[in-house]
Amino acid sequence: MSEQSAESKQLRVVVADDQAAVREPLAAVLGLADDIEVVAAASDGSEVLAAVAAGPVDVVLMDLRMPVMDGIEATRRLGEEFPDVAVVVLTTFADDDSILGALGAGARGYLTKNAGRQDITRAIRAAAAGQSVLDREVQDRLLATARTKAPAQGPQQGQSLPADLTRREREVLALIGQGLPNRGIAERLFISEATVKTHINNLFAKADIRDRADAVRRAIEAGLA
Amino acid sequence: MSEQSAESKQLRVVVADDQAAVREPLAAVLGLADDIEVVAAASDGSEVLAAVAAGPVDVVLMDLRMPVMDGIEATRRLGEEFPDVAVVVLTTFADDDSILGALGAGARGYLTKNAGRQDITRAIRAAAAGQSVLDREVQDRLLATARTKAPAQGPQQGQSLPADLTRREREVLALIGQGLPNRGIAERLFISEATVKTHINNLFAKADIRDRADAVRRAIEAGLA
DNA sequence: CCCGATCTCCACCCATGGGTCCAGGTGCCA
DNA sequence: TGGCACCTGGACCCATGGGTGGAGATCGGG
Repeated sequence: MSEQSAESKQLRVVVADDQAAVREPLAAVLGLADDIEVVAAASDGSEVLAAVAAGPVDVVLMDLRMPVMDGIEATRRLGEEFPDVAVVVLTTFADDDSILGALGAGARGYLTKNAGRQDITRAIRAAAAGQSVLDREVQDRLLATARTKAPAQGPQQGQSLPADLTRREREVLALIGQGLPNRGIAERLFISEATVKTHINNLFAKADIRDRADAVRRAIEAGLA
Repeated sequence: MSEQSAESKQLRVVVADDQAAVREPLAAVLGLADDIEVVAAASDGSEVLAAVAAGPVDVVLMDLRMPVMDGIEATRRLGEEFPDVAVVVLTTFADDDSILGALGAGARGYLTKNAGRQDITRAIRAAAAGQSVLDREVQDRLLATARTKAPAQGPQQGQSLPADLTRREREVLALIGQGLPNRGIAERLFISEATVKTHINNLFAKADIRDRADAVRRAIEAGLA
């Protein structure tokens, strides 16, 4: 997720769009950024897979509507065969099916075509770094979809954890929920294993958690993991 | 959304975190970016509102858990009174309530504390440009929440587990997922604890499960618990 | 009739987890 | 200037978990 030195790494990008009138100028303008190198252009999903297989690629800038193999399918296959390649979707459509389909297939970014050059380059850099960049409207749709179902769905949701848990205790619980052993938690938080155990003892007592397995369940239940 | 010229505009940023040990170095390191200027530091939500009211501000980097007024409430009020100010959340927690709460209150970005300097500065620039930047885990949670409701997903039972698990191994896994210790599992199945351990060893190997915590997660994921 | 899969159980070993008690340091607030 | 909450850490103890190797019993199918 994090990198220490400046964005010095050269990002190898594949541009995929079935319309040459979009693809060519896009590739040209991206090449202007000195940390981005457009290593291939593709006009459908299978060409993307071929290009990625041919050489090292960091990010694919992907249109969704393409003949032969569409962008969602290509994204899905990339995730299976080349999980280290990040996909940023660039399309004119921002309907729920496209958004959920693409992100569900593993896309890290989703831009609409009113995004500017800066927006696109930024999304490419973010995706390469493991972040996700969405256009505002996309974000809003995604959020709206998520919110219609999540809130107030059951009585056990909100107060599943006592309120008097400390910051540190919550962090520890979250990491337990992610399956880390005490040593791993200690390393992650830059504290000693003894301290981790102290936090665990305290939070187990406060939240009435019996053991680690119970803690994992509670963490997942509370959405911490 | 788009801007044509390079990122020449100086971004005025407010850093909000109740822990000075986090706030101070964060503000310092952000000032290193030549297009970012930290114009204020705040230790709770009301200080954020005061700082924004005092001078022109482009982006607020906001912690969630703060005394007096928390980050979500502050974000909500900023949206009402200063809709042009973008909020990027930077917190240690990535639970559903926090994510949906913050984004629902209008935050444009959501980062966890394992984000590096580049990640944070990128998110600030994106937010100022109207984009949304999320950490990968945050994006995954948001997507998972959105997907559980949107598509008609029927009973998705055991596809996440290998098919060659025996009946007994599945039973044991389910009981692990319910938080039972080996002795409890043994009693439940009327077998000895030694046998339970044997099953556990076998199923861990088959399903590539590392330890009990991992098993709990897998069991829940597979719908066994 | 033997083979293989499954279930059952044992002994042994060591790492990890969970509990207890204690104590120093910090920062905040009355 | 106290007290208090929180984070940090150490020592110690014992229970549990996880791994290895082996072994006997049952049952079904080739």
